[in-house]
Amino acid sequence: MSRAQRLLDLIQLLRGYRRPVSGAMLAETLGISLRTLYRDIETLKAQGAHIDGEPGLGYVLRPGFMLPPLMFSEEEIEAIVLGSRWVADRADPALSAAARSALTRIAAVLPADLKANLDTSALLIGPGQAIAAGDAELPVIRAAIRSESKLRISYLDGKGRSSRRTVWPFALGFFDRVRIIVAWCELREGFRHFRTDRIGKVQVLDKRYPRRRQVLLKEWRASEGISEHRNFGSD
Amino acid sequence: MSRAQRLLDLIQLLRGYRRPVSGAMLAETLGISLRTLYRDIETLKAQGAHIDGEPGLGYVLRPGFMLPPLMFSEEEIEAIVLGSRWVADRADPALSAAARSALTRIAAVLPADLKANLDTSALLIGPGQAIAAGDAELPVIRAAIRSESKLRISYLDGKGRSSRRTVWPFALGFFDRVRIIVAWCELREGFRHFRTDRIGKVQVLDKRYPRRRQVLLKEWRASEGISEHRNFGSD
DNA sequence: TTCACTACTGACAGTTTTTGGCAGGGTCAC
DNA sequence: GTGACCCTGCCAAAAACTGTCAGTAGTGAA
Repeated sequence: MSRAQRLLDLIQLLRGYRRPVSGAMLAETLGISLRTLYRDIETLKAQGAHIDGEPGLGYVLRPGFMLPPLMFSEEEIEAIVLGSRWVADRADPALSAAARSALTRIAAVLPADLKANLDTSALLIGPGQAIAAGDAELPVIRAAIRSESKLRISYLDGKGRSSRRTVWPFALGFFDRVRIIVAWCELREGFRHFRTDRIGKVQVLDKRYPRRRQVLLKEWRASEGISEHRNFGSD
Repeated sequence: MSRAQRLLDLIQLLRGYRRPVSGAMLAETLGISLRTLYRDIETLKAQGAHIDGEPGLGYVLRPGFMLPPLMFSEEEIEAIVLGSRWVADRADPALSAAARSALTRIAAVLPADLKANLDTSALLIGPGQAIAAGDAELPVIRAAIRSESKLRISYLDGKGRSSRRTVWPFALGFFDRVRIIVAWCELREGFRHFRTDRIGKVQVLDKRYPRRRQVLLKEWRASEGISEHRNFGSD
């Protein structure tokens, strides 16, 4: 196995653990000596991987993905740049910052002429209508979805009725003017959609919901009759 | 210098030429033997680079970018995926296909668990309003922008007046419901915006316009009073 | 404090990979 | 044919990588 491949394997291996893993364990799994493992870790760090090593504990990889060398066609890069710009312009501040940071990261490794080209890329995102409020809590909600945590929300529905519910959020829909949380509602015992601008308080409960996010998503799609995996009906 | 770095350099070097370059020339520039160069080319091809080698001519790289190993945070990947999905849903068929292909390319190199995660990503794009027509010509227009070619178009303006013009297209704006070509108009001797759904026939002229796309873009921004580099006013 | 466990670094010899040179084969244009 | 180039196999030299060993230093628990 080539060294480059082994470095990727090491990253993926680290990704699998939440707790710190000792170098000795990693070395054995990869079939290499401890000394070589240290050298590999050093190389990965130099390549930008966020690996923290603490004496007495082990190694942890900060959440993220490592992509190997990748070739994109001109159109593919244009698509990615345009899409990231849309996110940078239209998503909530946290995700918008992530999109800009991703673009910066890509620009950093391109030669100067390409970078200039990217900065003045011909594909632009128009301003569009203002997004309804409710953005402040989005990072919290995304985190809850990732960790499959229950949420306690107060909600004002379309007819002006207020309620407090515990929900299992598993998806976030981006429309032109609103964002919608897709969740299982404990109160109604069914799938419900919540416009973020109609949500009052959000409280992340310290409890995981009892089902997998992927499964909920699949069932919800079936219940909505959604064939394409990208779209969904409005609330 | 590491081999991996040299492979990237080779790609960038190839990118710089439009005409075929001989292997001997590349080898000398990189400071390696011809034999090694052939091996490097072989490796790059195996990694997915589109390098065409023709006996008697030399090597040419089909337009595209090679990204080195890159580390993205969880939010950055989410931003890229969401953005690419927006493009896949909302852009014209050609760009949409490119976005899907880019996502597939990324998914292909991720471990199985991550790929599943990406397939069922929590961030979705809502369907939104239908895009006004005029998409068929977009790939042609994008190509004209890239190559800085003049376009001959027939246009129906907002007041129903028809005209035929020669324009220098340098940007494409994506709004929620329409797309807009930003161009210098030879007829009006000024910057003009053209909704793609109001364009009749499009003909790419075999003539480059006499100024750089980047410069036109900069001047247009100044004339519109646009500070941010992502937004622009409606037509 | 000591102990066990861990991250790290340097040196050096053995192993593996990479490299360059050589010989030869193929294609294309003239 | 000739010249210019791409491409492959082979092998020895060069370079990079690897494992072993020795040692430093930080952490948390007993």
